[in-house]
Amino acid sequence: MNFDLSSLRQKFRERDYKLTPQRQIILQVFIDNRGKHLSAEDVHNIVRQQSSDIGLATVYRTLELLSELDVLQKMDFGDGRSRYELNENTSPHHHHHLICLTCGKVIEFADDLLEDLENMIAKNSNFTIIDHQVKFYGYCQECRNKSEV
Amino acid sequence: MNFDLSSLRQKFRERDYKLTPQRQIILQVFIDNRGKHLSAEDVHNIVRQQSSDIGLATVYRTLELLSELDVLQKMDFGDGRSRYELNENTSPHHHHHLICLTCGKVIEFADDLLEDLENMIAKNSNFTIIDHQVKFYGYCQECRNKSEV
DNA sequence: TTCACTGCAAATTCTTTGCACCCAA
DNA sequence: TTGGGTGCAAAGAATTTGCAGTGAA
Repeated sequence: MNFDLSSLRQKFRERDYKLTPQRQIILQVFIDNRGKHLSAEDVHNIVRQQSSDIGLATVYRTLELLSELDVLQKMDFGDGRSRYELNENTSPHHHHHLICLTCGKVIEFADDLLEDLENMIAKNSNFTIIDHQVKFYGYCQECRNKSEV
Repeated sequence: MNFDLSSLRQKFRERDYKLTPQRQIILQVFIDNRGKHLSAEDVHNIVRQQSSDIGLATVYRTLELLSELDVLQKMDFGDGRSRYELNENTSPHHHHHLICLTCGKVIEFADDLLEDLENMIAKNSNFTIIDHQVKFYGYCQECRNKSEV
């Protein structure tokens, strides 16, 4: 579960990227905030609170870079901004839409039955699954309580 | 699978909304384009091609309204714009993040085993699941072939 | 010296809002 | 006549980009 800084350095080196102080600081923010889903602005604010200051544009550029390197996972919760999280390379997958990372094509997928059948899905659709995203929308207890007033 | 126009009318009436010509036209666009994931701009363009013209702002307002009424489902494929699709009220659900529609809070959820256990998830987390979204990221055959060059 | 990187400000892109006008109930 | 709807243009918000300056190899 730890970040192998040296292997990360290598990843950078391979692509002629540099592990600059700004990038390290931003990476550290994610290490210090596991489980949170930070937006670019969140990261920017956290960095500022820690004395250091990094341009917002640099934050955006770094988040994109780290996502490309699979260090971060970009996600969207429908609140109008992208959020990022350390990619801990966790667990299984699910289904629904097959979205091609290269051309953006969205392939509809029948539906349900599966779970571990992900592999079968992949085969049938000739789609190499790299990552998945599952989201539930609903109401948390807190909000339900409030609305009972 | 058909849209019960009259029940829709009722839905509108109940909330003192009006099923205006513009709204009907936009709804028709989705009926004519099942399975596609249209952005506001897509809808706007399609409408224009059909002679009629509707202000882009009205398109946005209508998409929001129809989503509220569960006629459309708003989705995000990470391409920087919201996309919409007829909500055919399909099937089961899955899991991962519990996102509160009211406060936006994101509740982490353990992981995997389930599928039909969604109900249990709901119970354990005290979260009322209204909707879910599942996405796979990967590469389609076409793109894999191209990259083999 | 070079080339990736940075910060800042301007520019883009998607979406929302303010406001005057319109129309069906 | 009233209140929801609409269009247009302006405003907002998130993100990207242009560009000059910086620093490590």
